Amino acid sequence: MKIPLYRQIQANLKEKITSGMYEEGGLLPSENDLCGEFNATRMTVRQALNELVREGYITRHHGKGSTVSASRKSLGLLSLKGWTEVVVASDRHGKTLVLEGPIIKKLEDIAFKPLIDNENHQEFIFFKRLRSVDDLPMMIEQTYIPNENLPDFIELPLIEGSLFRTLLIRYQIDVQSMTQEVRAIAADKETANVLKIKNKSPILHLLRKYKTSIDGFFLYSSLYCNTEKFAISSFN
Amino acid sequence: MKIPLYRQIQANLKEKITSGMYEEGGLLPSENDLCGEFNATRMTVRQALNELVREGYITRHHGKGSTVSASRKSLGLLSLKGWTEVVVASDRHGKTLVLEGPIIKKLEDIAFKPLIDNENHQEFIFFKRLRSVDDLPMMIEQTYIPNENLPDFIELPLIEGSLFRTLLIRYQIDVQSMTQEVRAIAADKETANVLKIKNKSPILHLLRKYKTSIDGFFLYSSLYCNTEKFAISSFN
DNA sequence: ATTTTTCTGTTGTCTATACAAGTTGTATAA
DNA sequence: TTATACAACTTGTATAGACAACAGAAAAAT
Repeated sequence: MKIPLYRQIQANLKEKITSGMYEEGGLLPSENDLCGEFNATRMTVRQALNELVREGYITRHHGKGSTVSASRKSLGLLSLKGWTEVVVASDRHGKTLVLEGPIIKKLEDIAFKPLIDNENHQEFIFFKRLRSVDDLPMMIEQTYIPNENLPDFIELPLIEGSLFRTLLIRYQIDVQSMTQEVRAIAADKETANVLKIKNKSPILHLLRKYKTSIDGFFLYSSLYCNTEKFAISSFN
Repeated sequence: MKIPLYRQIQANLKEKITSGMYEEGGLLPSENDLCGEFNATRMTVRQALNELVREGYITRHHGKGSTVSASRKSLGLLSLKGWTEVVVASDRHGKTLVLEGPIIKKLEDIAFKPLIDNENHQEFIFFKRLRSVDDLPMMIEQTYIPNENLPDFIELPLIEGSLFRTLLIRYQIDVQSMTQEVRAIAADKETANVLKIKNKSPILHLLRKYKTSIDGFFLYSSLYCNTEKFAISSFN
């Protein structure tokens, strides 16, 4: 199972960005420097950098260099970055409270069915988490991860509380892209209660399927977002 | 003002796709064929094709070729394609009713302000349109186009009712990317009335900024979507 | 001191080539 | 008939190099 060189470079740089080695707004090494570091040609390095642009980690500047993407006022949750990275990168104070899990269970949310093609997963690792910004409950996220080749996942804590970073560092699984469906719904009683909003308030419902560097290994998430104070932004 | 070769190829292929010359699900000419057609190398052709993938027009298949993207059940409105293309490509019956415009007016919607950087546009061409699927009102779109270098825009009708196709064919303006903010809101009386839903129903509100092939020329849209029956999907 | 020019380093575009790897159809062998 | 092998074609990955376009700093001219 050979991983292409540009994917390795991509994952390597992503790790350096999310770990803070390259700080927000700062310049990455030039393409030529990266060529030397990874023993690759410029086209290969550029392919890695272009992927990072697509994922929203960097922006490029003709004649200057590539900078680590600055935080956006509205949380960029339609893009690929995980919650932890977005909030840590912004000047806001984010918190995550685990409401349930991690436990092993079957996928019971029927809404996911159309997203799952012919994959025949049996068991999933399940999380239910509440994310807050500035102590305001912002969204509820329910995550399903196929319980395959993830030894000790439940036993060990997440690295820095970040699921994506844990998958990347501990299991070399790089989350690379995503598809999702977006709906506006009225919050039910329980959801409204957790998000501390009025019953039947309009909230966003996102159904997500994450593609990873492991063929056939996907993550699934169902998110309920309060967008009264923060919008969800995306770019394409 | 020189347009890069790969952008020309990109726009050319996009035109052939949206015009129906290459039909949905069908194969595009192979990369080598396109090299011959456009007098370019494979890397240049591939750059054009990769852009079309990013915009959602084609998908690529290792060992087979590139196919024109099939329609999705949920309307892919978070992606770049214009309404007309999405609905025409799907098996559903889409209609567009112009509620207001095109007229020339100033940009009065305050919500756009954060999206507009230092551009100093004076006048905008304004549209207000209602889009329906299967005779069900789906969304209201208000579009603002800077009134610069668009001779006869208001006088002439849209080509096949499509704004994007009109810009591409008549003015050689290619819409290439987009940023947007997404919120869930409660429909106000007027909006609910037009969309034929109950007052205060939860709907999606999208604020969009489209980037084009003309430097500094952007389009702005504000959309209100009823997502009861159709979800909005996106991929990344 | 200020403006202009030049230089250097950066990313953007493009050519030319090579081999790997996936898909499909065809010919061959069992 | 059914496998198997092969060939032809496709996209994926990668190398090596060239010049253009842009940004910023340094040097030169005013």
